Amino acid sequence: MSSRRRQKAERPAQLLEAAFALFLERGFAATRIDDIAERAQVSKGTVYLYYPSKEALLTAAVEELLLPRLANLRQILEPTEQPAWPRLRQVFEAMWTLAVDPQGLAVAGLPKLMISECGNFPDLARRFVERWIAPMQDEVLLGLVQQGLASGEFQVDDPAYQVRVIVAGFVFQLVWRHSLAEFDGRGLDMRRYFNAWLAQTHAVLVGTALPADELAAEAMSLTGTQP
Amino acid sequence: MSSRRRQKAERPAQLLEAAFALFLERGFAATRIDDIAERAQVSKGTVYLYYPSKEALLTAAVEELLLPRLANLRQILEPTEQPAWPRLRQVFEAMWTLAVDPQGLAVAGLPKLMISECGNFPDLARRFVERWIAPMQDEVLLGLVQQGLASGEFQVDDPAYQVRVIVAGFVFQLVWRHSLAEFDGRGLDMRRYFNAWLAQTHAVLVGTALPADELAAEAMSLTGTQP
DNA sequence: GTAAAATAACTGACCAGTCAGTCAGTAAAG
DNA sequence: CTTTACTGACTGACTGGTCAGTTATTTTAC
Repeated sequence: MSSRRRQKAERPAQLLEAAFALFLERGFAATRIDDIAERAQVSKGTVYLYYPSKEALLTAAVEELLLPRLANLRQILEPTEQPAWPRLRQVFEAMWTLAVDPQGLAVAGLPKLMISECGNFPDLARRFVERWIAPMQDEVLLGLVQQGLASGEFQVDDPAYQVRVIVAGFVFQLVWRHSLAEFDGRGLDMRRYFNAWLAQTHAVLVGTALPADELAAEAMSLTGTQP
Repeated sequence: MSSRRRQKAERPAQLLEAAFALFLERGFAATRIDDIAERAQVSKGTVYLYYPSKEALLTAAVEELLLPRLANLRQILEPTEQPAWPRLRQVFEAMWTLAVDPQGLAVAGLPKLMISECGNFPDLARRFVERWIAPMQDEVLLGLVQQGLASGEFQVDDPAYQVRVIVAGFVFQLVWRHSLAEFDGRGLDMRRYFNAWLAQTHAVLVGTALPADELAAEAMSLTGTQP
């Protein structure tokens, strides 16, 4: 395939990636089309050959670039019959992988973007919550927790809201990393955070401390600048 | 005092409240000075009699309107020698009160605002993290947890990061309520959330389930619109 | 007491800069 | 030579910030 054609085929993804990164960093209103063009190494006019408006870039970035990746995760979670905790543990690992995957930067940044922009793009926000957040909590995680309750493996009041708190601990780390983390001189060791989150989940569901051999070992550290 | 003078004395607070509410809802860049003026029931020119620029409104809203309220909380946390869990429990109640206080709407919205705008106002973000988030975690909560560890009341690995996860569960609820909650048809019962959060904290620190009589009773419900 | 003058608070038309979106033109590929 | 992909100067709507002018209140003069 000619280099001209290959470029054309890759343009939409390039543009969406540039747009997403800038929207995430500066917000939609504060991002100029010229900035997006520059980041994608094209001129402003080219942007409009592929997307009819600035808003279309945002919508497309969320719907086309990101949602398919999340669909991946959902698929991982589908099958099997096993004890609930190992199963849940496996779901957590998949979430974790998605969160730290360098390719998955976009997915990891999505909650921050939606939180920032939901006031100005309510339709997009609604789809995000209804199609991803709510099902992830209610169908996937709550489903597994209830399975564990039924088998007597877990013991907990108000599982629906426990799941919300658990998810909050995960999602907030994503949001933090894409917003205020860089201003925190203390740095952030993501693996330690993940282990702490896992320990809390285990403690509240199972009622005992997480066995030490279940802690993940590799350290993955982001160190902030010292003031 | 004449009505003219009284108005003048109240203007700054009116303007900051209007500005904060709109910045929170739409973001800084998408908020027009005219919108702020309209919300505060004055003309555009009047805004500039009190604050020299749009950015000054943001800075003032954060520093003058909000930080003093947070200072209150810190003060509550100061004294006494008691067992660690009741003490911690008391801190949690104070945080909760601040979060649901109708007067405290601004405080509760602050994390959402800072998360959204930190990319464009790094100095403000740094002050927010260094003066509020970090001390709240490291000095207040972590201090109490370590006190509990020393007395043998608590038992936990990596207390520094456990505290981070605990705080995440709290702060995320604030952020959620000021952003995506309205798009979640499932609604949000804040008291149930708070209780679940408390239960998780107790489970991970003490290693046993939270006694039922420690759950707070009053239901405080926010119901989202059904699609 | 009241009218005139002075002052304080506020207004909104205006200006200058910015940026989303357009389109006539360029150049490489075939 | 034609088509395809791209360019970047241009336009017009919008908005942050200004300031000459208006209105309400207070003070002064008598």
